[in-house]
Amino acid sequence: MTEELAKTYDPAAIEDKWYGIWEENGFFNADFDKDKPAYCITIPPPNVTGELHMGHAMQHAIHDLMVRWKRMQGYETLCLPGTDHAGIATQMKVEQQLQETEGKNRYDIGREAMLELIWQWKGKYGDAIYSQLRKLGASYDWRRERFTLDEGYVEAVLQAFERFQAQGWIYRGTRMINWCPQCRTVISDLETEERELAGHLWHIRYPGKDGGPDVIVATTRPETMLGDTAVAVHPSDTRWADAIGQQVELPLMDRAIPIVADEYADPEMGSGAVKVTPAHDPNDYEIGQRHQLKQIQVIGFDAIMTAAAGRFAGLDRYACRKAIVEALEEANLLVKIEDHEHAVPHHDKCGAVIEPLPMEQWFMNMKELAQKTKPALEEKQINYVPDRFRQYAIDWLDNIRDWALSRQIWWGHRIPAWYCMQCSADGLVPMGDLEREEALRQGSFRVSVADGAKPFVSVEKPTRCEDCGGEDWVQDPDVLDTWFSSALWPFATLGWPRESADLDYFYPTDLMITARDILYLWVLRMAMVSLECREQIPFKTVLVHPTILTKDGRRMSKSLGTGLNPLDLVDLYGADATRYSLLAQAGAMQDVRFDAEIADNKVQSSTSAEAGRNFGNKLWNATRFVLMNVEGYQPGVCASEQWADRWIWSRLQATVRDVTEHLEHYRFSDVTRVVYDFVWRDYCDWYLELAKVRLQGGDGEARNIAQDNLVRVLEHALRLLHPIMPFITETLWQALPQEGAKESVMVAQWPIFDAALLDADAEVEMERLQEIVTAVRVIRGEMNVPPAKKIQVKISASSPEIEEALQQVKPYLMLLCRAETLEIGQAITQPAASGSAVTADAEIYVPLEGLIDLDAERKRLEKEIQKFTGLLKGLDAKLSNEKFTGKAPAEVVERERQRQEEYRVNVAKLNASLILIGK
RNA sequence: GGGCGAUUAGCUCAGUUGGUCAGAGCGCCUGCUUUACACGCAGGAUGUCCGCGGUUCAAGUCCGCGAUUGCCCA
Repeated sequence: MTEELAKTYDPAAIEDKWYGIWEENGFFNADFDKDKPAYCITIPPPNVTGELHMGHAMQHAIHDLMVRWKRMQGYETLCLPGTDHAGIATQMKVEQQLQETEGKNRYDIGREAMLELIWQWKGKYGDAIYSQLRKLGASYDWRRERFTLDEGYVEAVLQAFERFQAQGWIYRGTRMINWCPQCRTVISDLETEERELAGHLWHIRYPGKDGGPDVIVATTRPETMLGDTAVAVHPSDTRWADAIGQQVELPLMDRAIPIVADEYADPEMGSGAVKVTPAHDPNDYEIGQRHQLKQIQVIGFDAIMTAAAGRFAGLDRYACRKAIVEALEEANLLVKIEDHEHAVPHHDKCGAVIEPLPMEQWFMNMKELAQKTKPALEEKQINYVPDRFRQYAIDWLDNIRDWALSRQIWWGHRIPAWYCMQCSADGLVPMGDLEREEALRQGSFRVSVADGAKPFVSVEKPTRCEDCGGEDWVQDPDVLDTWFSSALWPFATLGWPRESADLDYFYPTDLMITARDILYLWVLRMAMVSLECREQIPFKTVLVHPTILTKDGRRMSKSLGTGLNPLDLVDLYGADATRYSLLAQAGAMQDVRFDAEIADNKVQSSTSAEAGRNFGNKLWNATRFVLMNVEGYQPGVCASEQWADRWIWSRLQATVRDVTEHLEHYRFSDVTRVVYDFVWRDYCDWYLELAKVRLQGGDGEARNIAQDNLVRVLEHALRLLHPIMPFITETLWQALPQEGAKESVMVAQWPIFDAALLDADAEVEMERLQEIVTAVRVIRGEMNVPPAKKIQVKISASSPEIEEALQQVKPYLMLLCRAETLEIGQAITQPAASGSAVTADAEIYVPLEGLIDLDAERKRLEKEIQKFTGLLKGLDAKLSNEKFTGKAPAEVVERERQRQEEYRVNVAKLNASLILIGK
């Protein structure tokens, strides 16, 4: 024994020690090695918006499990860590902070100062994230850590932009976009979230002009009426046939607008007429295009009514809504108000209500890439776990839309488009009341191709303008959607666009572990972009892990007070237990309710993590027991013909086989269960107890064999457990006496299944023993015999073979039953005052003169009889059914016959016992 | 509106290809200073496998309909 183990497992005392040692030894590092197969994961880079939450913890528990397992299997295993700049989200956080501390917004302090603040934030949270991952034991190659705004990464992003633009996919155009008035930027449709809101439907009368009919329109957003430029009716709607082409008076605005015929109008809805606001509604925008209607933008980029809103200019959009309703009521033009529930798009990041607006932006046409990607999914070059998500992906590709790429924020990759200050002058529009020069210098301007801006896409700043010979250029003020850069992640982190040995060796990566909510947003885009840039899929398998909910099924969120910092769990139960608990819950479910009790945004307790900690304690103490009993023992391979040893090796092999198979299929909850059962049930409950016979009473050789098997089986178990619980397994593995040099369990070999060691005979033998021991324990329990009290046991075997087998294990039976004497024979009769039980092979009697509670024993026997009679009744019916005996496979029928016979005998024996003790 | 999940013990969840599949952990009850472990040991109780139909010799498992609930898309 190298070191005394404490009596109780204390994670805090061991977990900090090993991580540094592993890292110093370079165990996390992966480099090209022509003699080894590669295994690579580039982790989904967490956002630097804040610390990691429970969902991340589960993701990384899985990452590290896979990576440690593959490493032990002999792969050159690279797990590449990194973080994502998360443009809008991070900028929003910093802007919130700025507002709180200084009462300023980003425009108040300007682009440069703002970026400086965000870099500070990034430093703080980037570090926090990495320290969380280390605490969890993540064995990642930190030398290769990447950030999406790293120098090399930026180069990859700009090159990709230039390339896609050259392909003709990226263009600048005007379309209806989703505008977030809070973040003051466009967002893509994937970043909007429909929320059902209780609202109203306002029915408004638009008086007819020149004797034409009045039109009643209904709207959920009355404030948009200020921008109405038409009223539409269905061309086949006979009610309105004559009105088409006439005009109505737009109330409050003194404007005449036409009645147009458009199929969008639904005759079934209300009056059949709809108001048309091309500048503020996607459908109306389409109508406007079809009828060449004017677009009048009445809501500004800050959600304040514009000058075009007449007397309502300057009001907030909701204040305006209220004012409009009041004004209409006053004018007696409000026909009715209905309660109306409807879906309203919100920005998924900040929660603001989206304002749809026609705007000029950078877009990317995804059709060609989608077509290129589809076969990779259909042919399962990319494998999804669970597979159903593959079909999700294919459906989305079929309906793919253009991607709004530009963002009017500052934190991100500035778009590599340049404008000649001379030629494009008219199209570069200063923001607010900034001087033109200053606006261009700061990047506070809007680009308008419509007004004459002419973009020139290039990674490098162009030198001379081909049109005018000018040499002054200004870069596009916008930055790219964060997902554009994230889409390059798996290969940009490995060195792209430069070719490298790493790319050849590690790419495509093996596994992408991700949450459900970014399957379109991110995972598919990675696939599309990789197929274009590398002509390779980016990863072979996409694993979708469960979403973690609170114990009452709500979404986890810090702001709701339901969020959870995984380090709280680590503090309470240790990293190993936290990992164990997360993996045990990572089944095929799409959601997991995490059982933690939360108060004041902190975890108070968690039964599942506690179970992990208890399991660690069990393992710890089993090892402690073994170490206490190997005094003077020299490691070496001692063959053993002993049935108990053959049994535990057989169980171990089955466990090796099952654990490996479950890992191969990403069935993590099964992995933890199988190994838990082996350690706790097989090794601790039975094998350790059996070993005590030889350790305490055996001769020198028997003792040595027992010691050797105890140590070697445990050592295998520690290796199997290592990817789940790295810290405790390393501690215990180092403490075990072993042959030869030992480096670390994390670079030890993964156990290889050896079918030759499976031993059905030994398992049968063990089951018989377990059955008898349990039967005796039940009798002791029911009769209230104190555990310390030694008893006498008599076993009547059903055959000479069974008797012989039982004689072989007699000392073990005696120990486990805590028997003073044990008589084994074939013709043993039941003593009068005794507890009794039957098993498949034997009858068991426990004489309990003076101790026996006849009533209790009678009750127990009757219950047993009832149980077997019930089972027998079912079997009798089944076996007398000719349909069953005729159609079921012979072996099934035979098995049922055997059970029938066994139960019959049991009932007879139990009845005999019952008669003996007197009914 | 369309698509995809889920529903099994008081709670959180396993349950591969239909045939010892009615299970685990926690909780509950009984008894224990069993010289590894009370973060433990030995026993015990607990089920309309959401409902209704169907296929089958046989259904928690396969099919249909419905209910409840969650997610995605529109």
